[in-house]
Amino acid sequence: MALYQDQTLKIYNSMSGEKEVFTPINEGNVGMYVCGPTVYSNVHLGNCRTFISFDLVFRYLKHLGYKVRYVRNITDAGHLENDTDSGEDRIAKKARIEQIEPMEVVQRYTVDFHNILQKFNNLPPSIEPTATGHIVEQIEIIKTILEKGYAYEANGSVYFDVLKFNEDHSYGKLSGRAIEDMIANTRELSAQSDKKNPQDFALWKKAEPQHIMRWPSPWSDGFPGWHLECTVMSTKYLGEEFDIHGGGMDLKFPHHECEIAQGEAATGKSPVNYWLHANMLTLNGKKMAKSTGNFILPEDIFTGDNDILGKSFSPNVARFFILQAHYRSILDFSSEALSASEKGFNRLMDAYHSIEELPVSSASEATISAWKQNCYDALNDDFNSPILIAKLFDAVKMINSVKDGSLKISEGDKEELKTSMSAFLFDILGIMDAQTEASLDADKLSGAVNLLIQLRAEARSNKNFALSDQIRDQLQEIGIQLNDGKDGTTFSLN
RNA sequence: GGCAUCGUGGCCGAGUGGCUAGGCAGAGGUCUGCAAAACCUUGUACAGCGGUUCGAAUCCGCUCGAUGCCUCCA
Repeated sequence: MALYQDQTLKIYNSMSGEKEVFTPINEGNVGMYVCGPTVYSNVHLGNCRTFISFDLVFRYLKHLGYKVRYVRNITDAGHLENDTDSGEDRIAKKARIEQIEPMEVVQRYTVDFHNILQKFNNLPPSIEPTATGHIVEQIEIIKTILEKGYAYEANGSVYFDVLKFNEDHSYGKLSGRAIEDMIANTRELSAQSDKKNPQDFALWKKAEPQHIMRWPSPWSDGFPGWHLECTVMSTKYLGEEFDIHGGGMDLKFPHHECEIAQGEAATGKSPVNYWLHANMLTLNGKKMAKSTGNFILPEDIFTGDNDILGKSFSPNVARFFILQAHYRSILDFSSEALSASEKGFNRLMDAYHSIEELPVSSASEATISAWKQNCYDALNDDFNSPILIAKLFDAVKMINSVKDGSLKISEGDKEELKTSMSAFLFDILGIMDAQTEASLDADKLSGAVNLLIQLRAEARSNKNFALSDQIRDQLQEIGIQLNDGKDGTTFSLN
């Protein structure tokens, strides 16, 4: 796909709080890292929103012609239940409760994660590293941080010394926190803690005897701290300094703050140029979260088996719904909102599929190139998918105007419209064209339905409306909508 | 309590100093045996109170309300 000249992509950088012109470190190449899931349970729709948001980023950067290396990790160790010393590894806890191997937990939910994201038509990342696959690198970086004096060992565990780091760096610059405020607002350390200060975070934790997930290290048999894996895996595959780091808004502090601190402590360089944060998906006005039970699973949306929605919705519709809000805004999930998206989505797709049959004229009154520019302007303005979708509905209006003869379009413009719509819908927004996918069975189906349409037409001409209405209504009940028009009857699937 | 973000019409949701966002719902119309679907047209808005400005929903201040983070969370 051609790289559009005179287009400037602007990205909102959480670090500066401003939209900045995007300039990659290596021209034509982009390195992007996104924090992936901790695979201890099924991903819920809120998790998916983040990954769909960054899928849009990935897709658009590629569309612009960049060679993108997209790294997204799988957290399969090191993620503690909480930050106290009794905190248990999430994977290990799940394994204990279900009496299975930790790797079984990891395997099960990694598969589920891939499965769900594939249904949403997310592109797979270029590299998907796991924390357990990078224990050696994590140990190495801990050594480096210790050597530089920004960490200390205590009872077999290693902690990052936040106060020491803050003497010549700035801890809290991403989230806008001052270390003094943090100190003033944290409770006292419990007596048995090994930390010097409550702000310090674990780089390595010594494993208790009953802990099953453990690796040898110079300090103890134990496991790496959660924040460390992202530092190691991002810099290993993207370099000590890379372009984009994404993740959910809730990871901004402390997780991303700690990543910055670890990177700067180890290399002296700030690892990330553009920090992107996707906002939360809420349900009943509250953040979707596993821990509170306030969530909905994608599978329950697709099957309709849930208490929140009155019916099922396709992955396409759910994805479209998510993209109708900007990734930095909070989005509230509800049955009404999803239904509204579904209707709009169907209208959009119907219009797209009717482009092929549009009559062409020698002259063109349609302003396709200006419209197309508007679409790119939206995407270039911090990946503004809702504006893009609004512009796509402008195209729907154009298509319908051509259809009813009030607007003329040339062969060339029609082609450009079709190509552009296809690029925006399928390549960039990542919608799946369900119509072409189902084409095999569609032939048989349309043959059968057309037979019924014919029988109904005969009944109508005989004024046997009882029969004609019965055919129409019963087809509608099973999801086949008959559309009576001037030139006969067509049908569409609901 | 601290830090951050936000408060837009019946609902969802963009925008951001002067120019229609968009979708859904509602209303009117075209079409139809009646409908449905489709298509066309269309209204109500920027939490409150002050301030800056020729002009503010948009900037500033205050008030009220909500959410996120400050323990794990996309």
